[in-house]
Amino acid sequence: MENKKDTCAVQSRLVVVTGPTAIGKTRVAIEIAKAFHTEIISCDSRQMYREMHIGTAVPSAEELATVPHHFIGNLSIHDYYNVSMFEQECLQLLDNLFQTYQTVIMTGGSGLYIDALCNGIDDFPTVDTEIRETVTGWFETEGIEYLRRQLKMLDPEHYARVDLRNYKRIMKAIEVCLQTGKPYSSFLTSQQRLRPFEIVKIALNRPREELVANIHRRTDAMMEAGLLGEAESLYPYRKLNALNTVGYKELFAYMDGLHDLDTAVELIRRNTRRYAKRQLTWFARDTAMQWFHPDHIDAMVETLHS
RNA sequence: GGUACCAUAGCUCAGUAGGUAGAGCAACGGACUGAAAAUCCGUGUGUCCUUGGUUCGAUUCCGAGUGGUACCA
Repeated sequence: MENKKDTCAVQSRLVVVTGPTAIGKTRVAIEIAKAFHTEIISCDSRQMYREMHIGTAVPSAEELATVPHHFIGNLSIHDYYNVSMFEQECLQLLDNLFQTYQTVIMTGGSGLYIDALCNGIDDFPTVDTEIRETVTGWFETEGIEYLRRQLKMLDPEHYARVDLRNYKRIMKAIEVCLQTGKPYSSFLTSQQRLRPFEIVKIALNRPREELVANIHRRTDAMMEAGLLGEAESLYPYRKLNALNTVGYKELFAYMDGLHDLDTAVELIRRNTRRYAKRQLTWFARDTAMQWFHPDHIDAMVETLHS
């Protein structure tokens, strides 16, 4: 298999279509996939959960019928999942798809997932649930200062570099130290993995005003489509990580009586806007991105043909 | 129509005993190595309604205008 690829004149190619939420990735990806008669891999960390439809804006049944999609609704909110698992499963899937297609499309807005697939992510053992719960317990009962002291002892090198106000980063490092008995920083190589296929990255964007209008329109559409009902049915599981998601957490707060429904919707809009900004910041850093207006699909296809 | 009050950041407002102004929210910018739609950090963006006057100097004091709110007709 490897040899065949090496001698093959036309190399396999992955086309990544990304951009901020509500920019129109789904439509663009489908059009490009149709142009190349191929399939789509989703790299959206929330569309993977089959219990979450409306709030994650998964492609419609018609859209899914048009082009085969992967990694949509493939997980339950009760499953543990992480970027590394995505990287491995995705590489395996690509290996299969490239036997049929020269070009495969990947679309979604989870920047870390995209980077993990394109550049690789350092390998360290998965942390046992008990250790994760222990460290979480430390944070909840002892506070962040205690976590800092632990990290300083376990991995002074990482302590010097990590954002000491970001408890998640500190907890992750401590967990790995405890799991392996080695400093977290000893697993970090900063080395980019080479992939046996070409990668083309397309990022979608449009004037901020239009993006914001899209976000507001889509939020209203989600509410009309029954987002509140979906959130109500998931309320018992609101503590799960999968449900720490824009569109759901604000409605859970409404159900808890923290604010009224109009406020909840306004917060969904605001938090979606902020999420879109964080995505744009992430993608802007990637110099390999080729930026397009989502309406210029012909230009994208042309670029991919040349 | 009359009287009173108000006019300062995108919004709600504070303030300057006269020396060109600051809070909350919104907004904007950034970081990111297995929970990432997560998590964390940074930043006031302003004809102080307009226009005369007093003054070395007016967003601030006085007059007029415009707009708004309330009450009286």
